[in-house]
Amino acid sequence: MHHWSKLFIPTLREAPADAEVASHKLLLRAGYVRQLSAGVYSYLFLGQRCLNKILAITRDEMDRIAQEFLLPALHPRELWEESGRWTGMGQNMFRLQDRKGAWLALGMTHEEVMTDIARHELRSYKQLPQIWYQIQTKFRDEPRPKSGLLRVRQFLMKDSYSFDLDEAGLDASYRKHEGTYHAIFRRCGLQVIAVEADSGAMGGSQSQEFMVYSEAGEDVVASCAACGYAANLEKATSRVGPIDELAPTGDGRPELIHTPGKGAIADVSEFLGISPAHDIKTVAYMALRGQKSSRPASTAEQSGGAWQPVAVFLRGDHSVNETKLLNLLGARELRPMQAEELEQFFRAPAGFLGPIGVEPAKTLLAGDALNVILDCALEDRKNMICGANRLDYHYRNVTPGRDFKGTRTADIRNIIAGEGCPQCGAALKVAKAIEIAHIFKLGYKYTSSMGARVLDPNGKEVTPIMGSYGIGMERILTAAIEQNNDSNGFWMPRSIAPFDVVVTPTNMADATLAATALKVAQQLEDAGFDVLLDDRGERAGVKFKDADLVGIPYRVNVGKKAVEGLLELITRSTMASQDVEISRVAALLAEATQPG
RNA sequence: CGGGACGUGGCUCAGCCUGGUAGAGCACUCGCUUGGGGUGCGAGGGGUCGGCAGUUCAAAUCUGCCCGUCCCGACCA
Repeated sequence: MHHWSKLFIPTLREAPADAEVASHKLLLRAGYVRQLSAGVYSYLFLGQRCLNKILAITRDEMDRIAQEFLLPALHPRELWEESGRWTGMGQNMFRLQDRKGAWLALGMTHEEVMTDIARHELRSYKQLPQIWYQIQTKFRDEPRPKSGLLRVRQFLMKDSYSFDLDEAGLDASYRKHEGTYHAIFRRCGLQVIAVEADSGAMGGSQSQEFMVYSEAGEDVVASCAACGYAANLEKATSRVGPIDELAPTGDGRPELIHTPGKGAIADVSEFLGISPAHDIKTVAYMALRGQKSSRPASTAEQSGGAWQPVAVFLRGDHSVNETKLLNLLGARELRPMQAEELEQFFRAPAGFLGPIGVEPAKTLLAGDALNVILDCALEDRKNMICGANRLDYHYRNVTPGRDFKGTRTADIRNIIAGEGCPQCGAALKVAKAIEIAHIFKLGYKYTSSMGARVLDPNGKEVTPIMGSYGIGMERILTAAIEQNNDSNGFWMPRSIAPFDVVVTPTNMADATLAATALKVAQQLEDAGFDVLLDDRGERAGVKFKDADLVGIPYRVNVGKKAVEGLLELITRSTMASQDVEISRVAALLAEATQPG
């Protein structure tokens, strides 16, 4: 049993002005955390207690499929050079030098270290499969830490790594993690959806993210209620409905029309009385060749002429999905074309760009020619409007395929809510979400580049195949608060709450009440609950406000009615209150906290 | 990194425009009071006004540079 009067629980009446999202404000107000600097937080008593419960659940589930390790946070540069990520991770990696001048990195993920162990120790297929995990601090020099604990520069990750002999083995390890992750999040009381994801800087083939819907989230998820399809917007595809095409004019061939000052899609559509879906949007980029990563281009590369011109044409009401585009191009980075570049490749100003007359490159990023990418939603369309590459002019009667061609046609647009599910055609929903975990089928990227080899049953040397799997521990906490809060505070699921119940005597000056409260708290503790006794000499109102704030799911008031042997049991999520006999409170609480 | 905002006791903020040496509420300490939704009264402690430089007789206030934090964009658990 913990006595509030002896604890350090610095609750705040007002949230610091820096805090914007609910979980950030409430974590500060409830005394869970304090900020040290941008994206770096200290966990105080309640925060650490809560995190410990999350860690315990995670360990309990992970131990069923994997073995716990603890790897260093300090990594030698050479290790990261072997995988190519010393430069590949760029600015996001914290680097430092030791007294001899040797470079070290603070670990932002542990594929390299795990693979180093694997290559030194694994010799035979008989040792496979292996799944190794750890719960450890990761360091990432984020360009923009934000939203309290949602995006930070130092955080706890449960990361695991699987080594298998073949793809079937990797499938099994991947599926084990999928199941275990669902179990962890269920036990943490989170509503989680698994979605198809882009692999990003990790590399590899298949990957899934585990998302919690929240307006505070930084990701966008497309999902289908009918068939269960769900994907990150970066990856989501859709079926677009048919469009009523415009009637051709004249001989049906492209025809110049004067559109003075009408550069923006909205202006053109209004001017011509058409829908933006009849217009062709032009988006012009310069793309930097190379593997996609979090690395911003260095000045040398920017001036070194490695940038290639890319023109994207898509429906006027669609937007470019830059992740899809980068993956298609095999490029690392995109930036918008500048006015001089537009002039060079289109001989026209922004607002009046179009596909007619441009000479597309034969193959992607092969030479200096313009790479023309057509979005697949332009296929089978006709009589569209597009910029004429001439100030104040557009074309009408434009039919893709007939009037212009691209280097490549591909899906490079963001889907829009309401479009058809790619699997079943039902209307897709689009909503923001917090990514709390990500699992990857890495393939051979690290085992191959770092030289891990085992002998297979035929005595032949083979490269083991790898998967990696991460959970952001603080994000479980943050997501739980985002899912369960009101203006007075928040309530954690019992499994991860710092305490199950707070016992609140309304007046400590009343010796009978104080004694009763102590007795009740002891009773609850004996029944197996994590009990916080609010024995502070504060007024009842103060204690109630604090109790509502700090995330404890149940409260037992010991007040006036205690002389009649009655207590109040308050459920924080609903604020429902019921009178309970002292002797029955433990049993009732046990009933209330039954899972399911 | 690009764009925007802010930086004044622990917290929320006023004062800055129009320079004259710092103020409120909450919190904290003490006393009394009160005792079921942040009690009331009184007395107190606590601030090199983010830093440096400049202008000026005089700078929280004006100017420049720097640092820090937050928000919007490009990245990730």
